[in-house]
Amino acid sequence: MVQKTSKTQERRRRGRPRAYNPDTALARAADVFWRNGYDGTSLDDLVAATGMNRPSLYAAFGDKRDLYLKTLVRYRDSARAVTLTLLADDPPLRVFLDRFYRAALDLYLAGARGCYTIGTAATQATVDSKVRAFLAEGVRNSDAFLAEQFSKARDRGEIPRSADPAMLAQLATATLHTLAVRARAGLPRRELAALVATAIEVICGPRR
Amino acid sequence: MVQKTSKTQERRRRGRPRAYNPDTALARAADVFWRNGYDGTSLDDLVAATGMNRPSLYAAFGDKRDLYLKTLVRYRDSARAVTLTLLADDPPLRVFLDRFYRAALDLYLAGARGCYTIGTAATQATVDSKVRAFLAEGVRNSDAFLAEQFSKARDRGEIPRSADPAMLAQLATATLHTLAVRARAGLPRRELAALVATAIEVICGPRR
DNA sequence: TGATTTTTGTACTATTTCGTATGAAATAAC
DNA sequence: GTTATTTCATACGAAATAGTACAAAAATCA
Repeated sequence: MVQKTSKTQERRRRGRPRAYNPDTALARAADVFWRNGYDGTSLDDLVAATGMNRPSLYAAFGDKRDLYLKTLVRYRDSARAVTLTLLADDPPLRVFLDRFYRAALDLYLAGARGCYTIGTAATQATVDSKVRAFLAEGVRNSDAFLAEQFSKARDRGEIPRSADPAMLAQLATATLHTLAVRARAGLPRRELAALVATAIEVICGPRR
Repeated sequence: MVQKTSKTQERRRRGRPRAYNPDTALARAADVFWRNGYDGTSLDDLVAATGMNRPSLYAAFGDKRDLYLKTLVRYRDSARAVTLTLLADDPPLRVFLDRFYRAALDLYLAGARGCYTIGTAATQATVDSKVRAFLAEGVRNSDAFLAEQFSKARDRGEIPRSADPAMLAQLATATLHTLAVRARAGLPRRELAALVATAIEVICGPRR
């Protein structure tokens, strides 16, 4: 039974059409938070960045905090999606890590903003338990995902059988964190790229 | 020629005496920034925390930004002083690193606030060039200081002759950065301590 | 064409925030 | 004791900020 009304082709809504695209608006809002931080961003800033008017912002995303939490989720999902594409051809561990950090640097160095989560959520984490939970989940998720990759690499003999995937993964996440901080400090890409190369060497052990 | 009026024994000022101690006031101000972030901290918060009244705050430290910059310097100097004491008995590299990270965890886990610089200055870095410069200097300083320790250890044969002190130092700083983030995410000390142990193992290489 | 629904745009209020003006209080110098 | 100096304490004003009320606008439905 083929139903013709697809889910992607949303049935046209009834009233006046929206003048904004919710996802791009969310992206623009994230841009502002990314640069100014949560408390450093005013609703006027968000209005200006999204092109939406104030009541529309509230109707679409709730208050400032709701909106911020939604940008965090969007960022996480986006980063996750990009990362998965890097695994499409099932590359060796070192190749994957090289791609992974290169992608991170591309993101972090655009405007020297570093990582969105580290740059903004880390500050809010002390005063907002939801943000803290999100940050914790993000770190744990990075650890777990990378641990999987190390585990697979160990099975393939790309790293020593004695290696502990979970612990190496934490160091790989640590590398991501220091890149986030250093990018925000304005350090040049050349330095960060060198750091990545060393980190891969040290974490994965001597090439075999 | 012995001058009796020592510099520590400040000559009594002329007018009404201060009701506050500048250094403890600075420490209290840092506490508030540490928890709420720069933009999340109001002057009323600072007044409440320091016990000073508003005009005294301005007279003593300048405006909010000046005050914040002064807390950053105080934090850096304090951290530096503590670190130097850890070197007093000229310990082996691994012993020093163990002490170093333990001290960091003690600081970061008090209230799960993480590192003051990473937690607050990283956010401000994008909008305040002085803060960004401070952050960059802090990272570079950590790298350089640790590189010295790795270099000394190499001379002593504690790590392989082939090791690159400068690069290993960056990984040691990376470990500090991830601790800062993870502490702020509320992760338990046990996990962070395990991470430290692994990091020391991996960075310093197998014990010889 | 007219009713209904949804979004837009402007304007508004209550609150918070920063920085300062002003006079009282406490000390040293004379 | 009087004067000069420095800090304290209250209070104030201008600007910014978050969130909302309300009517006009633009679409669908009947």
